[in-house]
Amino acid sequence: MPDTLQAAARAPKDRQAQIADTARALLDAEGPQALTMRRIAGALGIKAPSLYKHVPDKAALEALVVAAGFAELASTLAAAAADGAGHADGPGKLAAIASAYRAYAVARPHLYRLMTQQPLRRDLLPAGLEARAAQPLAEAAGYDEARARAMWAFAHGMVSLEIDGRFPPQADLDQAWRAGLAAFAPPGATQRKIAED
Amino acid sequence: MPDTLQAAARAPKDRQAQIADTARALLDAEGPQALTMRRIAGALGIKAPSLYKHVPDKAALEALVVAAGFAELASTLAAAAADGAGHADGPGKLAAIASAYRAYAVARPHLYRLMTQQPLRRDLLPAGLEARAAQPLAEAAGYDEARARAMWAFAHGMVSLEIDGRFPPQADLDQAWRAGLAAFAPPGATQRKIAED
DNA sequence: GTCTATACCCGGATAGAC
DNA sequence: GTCTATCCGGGTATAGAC
Repeated sequence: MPDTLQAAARAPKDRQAQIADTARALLDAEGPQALTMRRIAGALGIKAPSLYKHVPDKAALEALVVAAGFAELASTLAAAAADGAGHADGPGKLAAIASAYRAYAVARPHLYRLMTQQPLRRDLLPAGLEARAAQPLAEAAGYDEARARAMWAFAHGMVSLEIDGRFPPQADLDQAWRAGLAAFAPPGATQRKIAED
Repeated sequence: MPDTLQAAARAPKDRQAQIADTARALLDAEGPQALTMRRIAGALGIKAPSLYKHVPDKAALEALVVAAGFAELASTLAAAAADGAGHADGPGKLAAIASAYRAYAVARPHLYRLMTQQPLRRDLLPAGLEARAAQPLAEAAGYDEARARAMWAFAHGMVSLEIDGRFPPQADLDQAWRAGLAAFAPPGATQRKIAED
């Protein structure tokens, strides 16, 4: 996506956000090997040393990308939760969140890995952002922390194995998701629905 | 563990296995940054170019390490399954496998990542090894592939988030494991046990 | 806020002598 | 099967001019 890249490099935002957007576009398009100071600077039409006038070091630059990713994910999940609530209060909402989570990760595997496969630099993240991203799932888990963490692990595991190409080629991933979601669905939620009919 | 390293470098096996063992010890001790041809050769008391007389390239060397890891994991899980069967056929076996899986990964996080966070080079893996490692879980899932994949995803997600330091510091991981295992336990397995008493 | 020049580190891999 | 010498690539980051 050179269009995305050029758009990010041209946008008239403050320079830090512009740098983060460019880095993100580069990461999406070419993966982590492309996330170097030279490449990012090049995409912005400047030289690598100039970046250090706007960002202290590479870790800070990556933190900007990660933070933007979590903000985006939080919005996506919140929208999915609101949408899923309309259908069938119980399992519909959880399924909607799961589906949005998977879609987010699969569409940007490199960013997803950057966001999840290393210790979170919470000191470089806007306050409350992590909680905002976790909120929809926390609510779907009835604010049971252990349950929420188990559900998150399931989703993260499914997504990680998918984007890392670990499932056999012919594996039916939709079916695996359904099996997991059924296991985690509030006991009786589906059955009650059926019994009522 | 310099002892492990020296032992690996001295063992009188064929040279390929010796190289793989040394690489593995280096990986366990210092992480992936240490897994370079120069470092591995150095630990063996030779120079980097000499390695190419025994291994075609670095990818092949890594494949040897990964293969050894899966053989080890397969044995560990099989033993845990046999052990867990003794207690309470249903949930006891699954819990035993999960516990062994977690212990394996947490004890060697760098190796676990090397084994799971990249596409599996099945062409460089001994035939049947992947299936052997998956067998205990497949059986515990009643040979329901979707269910087995969901359970694997849960376990992989829990382990990945733990070794990547993503859970909040005060999170109770044992409780999260119990919540997940309870969700995946064959419906009625625990209840039946309780009802029988 | 950008540049050039550069320091300093690292990596995988090959050629050819012994 | 080991060595030395080397190629060729890459990375983060700083100094100092403009």
